[in-house]
Amino acid sequence: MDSNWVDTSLDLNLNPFPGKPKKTEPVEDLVVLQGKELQMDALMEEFNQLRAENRKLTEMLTIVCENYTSLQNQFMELKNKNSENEVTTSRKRKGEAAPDDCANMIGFSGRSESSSSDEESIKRPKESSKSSISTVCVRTSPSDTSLILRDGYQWRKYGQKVTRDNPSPRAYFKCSYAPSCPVKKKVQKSAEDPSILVATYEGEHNHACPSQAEVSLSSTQTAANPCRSVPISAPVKPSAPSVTLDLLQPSFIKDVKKSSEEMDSADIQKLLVHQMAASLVRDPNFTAALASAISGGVLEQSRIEKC
DNA sequence: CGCCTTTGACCTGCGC
DNA sequence: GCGCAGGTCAAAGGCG
Repeated sequence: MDSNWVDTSLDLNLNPFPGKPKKTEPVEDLVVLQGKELQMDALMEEFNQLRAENRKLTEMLTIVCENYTSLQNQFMELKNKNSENEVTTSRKRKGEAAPDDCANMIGFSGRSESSSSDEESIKRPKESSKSSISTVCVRTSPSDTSLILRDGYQWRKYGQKVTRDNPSPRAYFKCSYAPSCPVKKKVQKSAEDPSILVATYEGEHNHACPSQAEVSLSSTQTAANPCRSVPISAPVKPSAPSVTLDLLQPSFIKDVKKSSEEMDSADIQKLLVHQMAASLVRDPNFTAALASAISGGVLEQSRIEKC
C-alpha cells in the first residue's frame, strides 16, 4: 500500500501572489504602504499557523498509518493461526454438536466449512461441498425483528422459516445485484441472545460490491445505521474511484470482535473512529481530495483578500 | 411497472 | 417407507 500514498503535506511556504512585481510606491502613499505591510504580516502569520497545522496533521496521519500497519500484521498472524486450526477441526465434525456459539461474540469465520453454530451445513453434504461458507454475528437491537443485515450487497428475500431449535424465524436471501450471482445468505437471531443476528453466507460473489451509498439509496430496506452491521470479508472490491469507508477490512472486523468482548461503549466508539480514519487515510482518493480542498481553500482566501 | 416481502405449499435429505 | 425438518418456489400483495 505504501506505493499508493499521496503526499498530503502542503507546501504552505508558497508565495500567495507569485507573479506580482513590487512597484515603487510614491512617498505620499507611505501610509497606504504601511497598511499593506501590516496586511502582509497578518497573512504571513496565518500561513505560519496553517503550516503548523499541516505539520500536526501529517504527524497524525503517520501515527494512524503505523497503527493500521500493526493491526494488519496482527490480523495476518491471527488468520494464519486460524487456518491451521480449521484444518484440524473440520475433520472431526460429523456427528458432533456445534461447539461454538456466536451468542457472546461478534465476528466471522470466513471461507470455512466448519462454520460455527450452523449445524445444517454439517448435516448436508451438498452444502458442505460448496466453495465457501462463512458466518457473521452482528449485534442489533433486540426489538429489531427485520432480520435485515446491511453488508454492502443487495439481497432479495426468498423465504422465511421457523426452525426447530430457535424460536425466531430464519430468513433466506439471494444476492440480487447480479442475476447470475450464486451467493445466498441465511439470517437468524441467536437463540440465546436475541440481540445478535447470525448470518451465514454461501458462495462467493461474481461481481463487484455495490457501494454503500448505492445500497442505501436503492434498497427498500429499513433506514438503519450503516455501521450497524459488520460484513464479512468481501471477495470483490469496489472498482469505482470513490472515497469509501472500507469497513470490509479484516482488521476492522477483528477489532470490532475484540471490542465487543473486552471494551465498553466509549472504547468501541473510539475504535470505530480510529478504524474509519485509518480507512480514509488509506484511500489515495481521499488524501488527494483533502489536499485539493485545503489548497483550494487557501487560494480562495488569498483571492478574497486580494480583492 | 418493476422490485420487493410475505407466506403457504412443495421439494429434498436424513434418521429411524 | 415414513415422518421430520430445512430449503426453495411462486403467487399475492405492497411500495415507490
